[in-house]
Amino acid sequence: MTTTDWLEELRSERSDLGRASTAGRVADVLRTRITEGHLRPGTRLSEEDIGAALGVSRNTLREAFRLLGHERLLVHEFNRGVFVRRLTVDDVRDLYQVRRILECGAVRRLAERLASGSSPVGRTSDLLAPVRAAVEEGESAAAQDAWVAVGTANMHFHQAVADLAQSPRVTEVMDHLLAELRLVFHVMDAPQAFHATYLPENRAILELLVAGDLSGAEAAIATYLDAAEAQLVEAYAAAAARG
Amino acid sequence: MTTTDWLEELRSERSDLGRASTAGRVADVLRTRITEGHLRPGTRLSEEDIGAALGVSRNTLREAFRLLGHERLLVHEFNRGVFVRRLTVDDVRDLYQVRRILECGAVRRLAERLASGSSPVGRTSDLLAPVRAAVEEGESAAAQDAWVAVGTANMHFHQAVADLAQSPRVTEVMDHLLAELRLVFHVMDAPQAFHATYLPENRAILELLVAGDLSGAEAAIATYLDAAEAQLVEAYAAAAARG
DNA sequence: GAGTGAGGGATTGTTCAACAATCCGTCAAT
DNA sequence: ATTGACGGATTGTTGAACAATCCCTCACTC
Repeated sequence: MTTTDWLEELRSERSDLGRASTAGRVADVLRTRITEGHLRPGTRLSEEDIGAALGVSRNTLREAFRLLGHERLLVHEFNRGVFVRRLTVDDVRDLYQVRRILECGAVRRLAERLASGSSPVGRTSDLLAPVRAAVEEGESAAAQDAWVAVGTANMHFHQAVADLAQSPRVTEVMDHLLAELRLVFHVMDAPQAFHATYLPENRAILELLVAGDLSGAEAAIATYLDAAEAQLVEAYAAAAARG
Repeated sequence: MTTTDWLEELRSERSDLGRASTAGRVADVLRTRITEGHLRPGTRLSEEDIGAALGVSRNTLREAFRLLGHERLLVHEFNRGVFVRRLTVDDVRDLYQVRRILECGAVRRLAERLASGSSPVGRTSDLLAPVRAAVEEGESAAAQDAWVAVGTANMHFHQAVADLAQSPRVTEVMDHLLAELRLVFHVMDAPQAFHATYLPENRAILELLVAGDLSGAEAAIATYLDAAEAQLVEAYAAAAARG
């Protein structure tokens, strides 16, 4: 029974469930379990079982499900229940399509703001600080063979690039996109190696940004995303073929 | 009592509330009321009153609130209730920032696809059909002085432009953005005239797209959005100053 | 009179139990 | 093999209940 398997583990997480909104905390627990791959795509989340395991009522649990449904981590099928989202190859392509628009668009908007001479918030170096931090975070993680950390650092890098748009809504959409992508990374044989491949590219993009070559950076991001998409689509199709 | 005022009107909508998910239908009713301006920003939505008016339980109503919260039409303040969202000037600026990225990005992506010779879905004329339809919809509505219809046609135009990215996620994000913007349009003295101003611009953008001048179209959209943003921000600030 | 703090009513947060509606697998009949 | 009815299990929705929280009022102090 792999079902009761992670239900037992859930029960242990009842401890850090003592503040703020109950539904929100339940969503946090489930989100972590999903993005870390413990809850495989396609898994059905029973209201009764999970409610009992976490010690919350069905109504509250339903609110948590709605929360995660909005983040596209769960899909809600009427009268059937909620399931961990199973992404199709088309979904992967679409995710990268949106990333191209968002990440390249953010850099482009930054370029236009700099060109028009109105840099609303601080100097350029301040804007690029999070990008630099993410690059170095990834490199130092790789130096220590901390591959999981490399993966999260890579996420931080792209989030930081999107944040160059200085738009709360872009930030939020990007956040959800990356969470969705985590559902896909787990189908790869070695997701860590996948991320490590792109460390030099991140560095190169950063250098282009610092040098002020924003259109160059934009192009680099585009080719980066094309390559990553192709690699991911291939791996994903292979995994789908296996089972 | 302006409170019981529209509560009575709600009661009349109980009729077309007889299929699919109850929470979803409740959300539909409320969404319509919000985007059409009957529920002003800042209005508090009492669980008890609305639940009684629509004849649904508090739990179901809360699910509907959650749904509309995801669409940013409602804000949920813990232990205080849900309110019709009140947008700040910064929100308006951010909405247009995202629109610039999305709409211009969609056109740009289309250009890149055409350049690389791989037009995934049909011919260019098919892609542009919805854009043309929206332009003509607006023009004929204006000819009949159907100003409300002009507004919705304008929405359709920009939705169609965003759809050039052929990305379900871009479509959805754009959908939510436009719904949010409706919250702002109602603060203007004459929202219809506002939309009518831009009818020729829509036509011009369409012509550029058909002519294959995609970078020209992109630039036209950008200036369009800049102008609309400025006009809206000004009107919004004035309305905020009044009360 | 202004500020402060303790009620107290009203509203939301959460749970629980119950029933209706729906789905899904089973099994019999054709 | 297909169809269709049956029954168990799960979700959808409701109503009531209680705790937690907010907000307004009002007395009190300085």
